[in-house]
Amino acid sequence: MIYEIYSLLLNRYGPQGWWPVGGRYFPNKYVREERQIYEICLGAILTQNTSWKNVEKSLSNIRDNLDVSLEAVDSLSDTDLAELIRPSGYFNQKTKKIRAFNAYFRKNRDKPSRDGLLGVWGVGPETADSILLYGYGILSFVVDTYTRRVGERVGFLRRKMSYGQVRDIFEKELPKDPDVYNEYHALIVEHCKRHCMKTPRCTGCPLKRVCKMIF
DNA sequence: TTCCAGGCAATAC
DNA sequence: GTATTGCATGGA
Repeated sequence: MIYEIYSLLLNRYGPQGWWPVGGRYFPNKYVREERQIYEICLGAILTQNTSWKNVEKSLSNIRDNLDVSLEAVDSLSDTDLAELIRPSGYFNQKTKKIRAFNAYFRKNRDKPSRDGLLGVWGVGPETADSILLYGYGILSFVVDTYTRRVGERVGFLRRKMSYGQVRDIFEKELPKDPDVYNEYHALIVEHCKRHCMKTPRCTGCPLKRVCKMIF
């Protein structure tokens, strides 16, 4: 079921080639320079409960004013950093989160771990998995609200499942291939923007055949 | 005007 | 331990 949904989404939408870097989609396998990794980390933090469009504005502000690097960002004052990331919302909180992440990245940029990332203030499971998968190509399935929404509507997830339970279900069913994890998460996001929004638009949905929802 | 968007930590019960 | 609340902007 999990893999069939992947095929249906891939057939409909095509390869997504995430993560978006430098304002366009950048195939993950080529994203290995530190500057790109760091930008992915910033994006992962900034997009918490926030639309990617707003995150893009913040990243553009940063790119327009400085080098996208740990050193350049850390040299900003809190008020300057907050001002640059204002468009992505929660800017005071996210300023603190970026500071905390920077301290971790400074020491672990070559060897991040899931547990290490989860110990950073402001980094939860989704942000950690996004950094590992999209920044470093480490096998780690990313679960977000979209993943749960699709899974619950189609019928293979239950609302009360923990993050780890959902993640385990996907990781158990899928080939152990970071490119597949990458595409799958990106396809779910695309699907939720086109059809499976909070109020679903089921007309023309590629998952209609397997979905338990009736509209 | 209200609702929503690629969460997370702090607080309340 | 689980449920609720605060954080904030911009576009539909």
